[in-house]
Amino acid sequence: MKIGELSKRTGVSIRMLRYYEAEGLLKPRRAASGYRDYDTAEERTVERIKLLGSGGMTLATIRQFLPCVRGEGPVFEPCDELRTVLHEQIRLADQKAEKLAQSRRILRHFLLEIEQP
Amino acid sequence: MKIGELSKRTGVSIRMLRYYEAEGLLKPRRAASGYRDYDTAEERTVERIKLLGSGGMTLATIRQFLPCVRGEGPVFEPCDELRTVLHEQIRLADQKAEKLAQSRRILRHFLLEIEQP
DNA sequence: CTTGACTCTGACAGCGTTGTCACAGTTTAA
DNA sequence: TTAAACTGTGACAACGCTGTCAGAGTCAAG
Repeated sequence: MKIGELSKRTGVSIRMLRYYEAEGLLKPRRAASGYRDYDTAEERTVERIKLLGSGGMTLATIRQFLPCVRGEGPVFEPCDELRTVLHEQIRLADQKAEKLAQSRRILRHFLLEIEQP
Repeated sequence: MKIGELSKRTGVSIRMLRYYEAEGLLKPRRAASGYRDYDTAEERTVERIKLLGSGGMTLATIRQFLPCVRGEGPVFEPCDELRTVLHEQIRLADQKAEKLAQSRRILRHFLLEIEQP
């Protein structure tokens, strides 16, 4: 699958697909022409990156647990470290969610304030 | 209160306090020396900006409902518009929370994957 | 073969936020 | 008075992401 098709399938711009690669998150095969050739595993990877990214995660961070993102199954070497990173990221996500909720509360507070004269 | 004290009280850097002002979110009085002079109302404003910002809101966005942030009570002119903006922002916050939860779910999924060989 | 659509690389710019630096003026305490 | 700590302004840089543009090569259909 060429980059244009992957872009349409995932909704991720061609620009960003190339950027993912530059950041080391994708390594598509290359055709003789030099064109990138993605397989379906890579499509799934892109979907995961998209979701993690929309949660406010940096590509550099995502790269930390790339084996998971790639779905390469159980990891040997960095498994412990990986677990630590994952726990930390979950903690950060919770923290972020709390901030968001707090922010939302303020907005609702404002709303009540101006809706009750 | 001078900028250094406000910074210590709120935990917002001096740099950012000046930035808030440059973006039109604060208008502290000036002493004869040119030094900024903040009152307690402005301190509360900073706290609110901090919370809204930590929820991922842009200063330009926050400026839209500045009367609320400043706590200037009921607003006349832009009240309807303000309500619309607030509703929209709450909707966006919910949307962001949903993405965050989705992202978190993926992280937990990874965690389970590598914890069960 | 020709044409239009696609892809390649590399560079530049912008967003909003944040730190830092330099240089000048002000306040405060010794 | 002098020195240290603070404040002022303005500029520069960097972060991570994203679009766009230019110039060259490739593919697919007429």
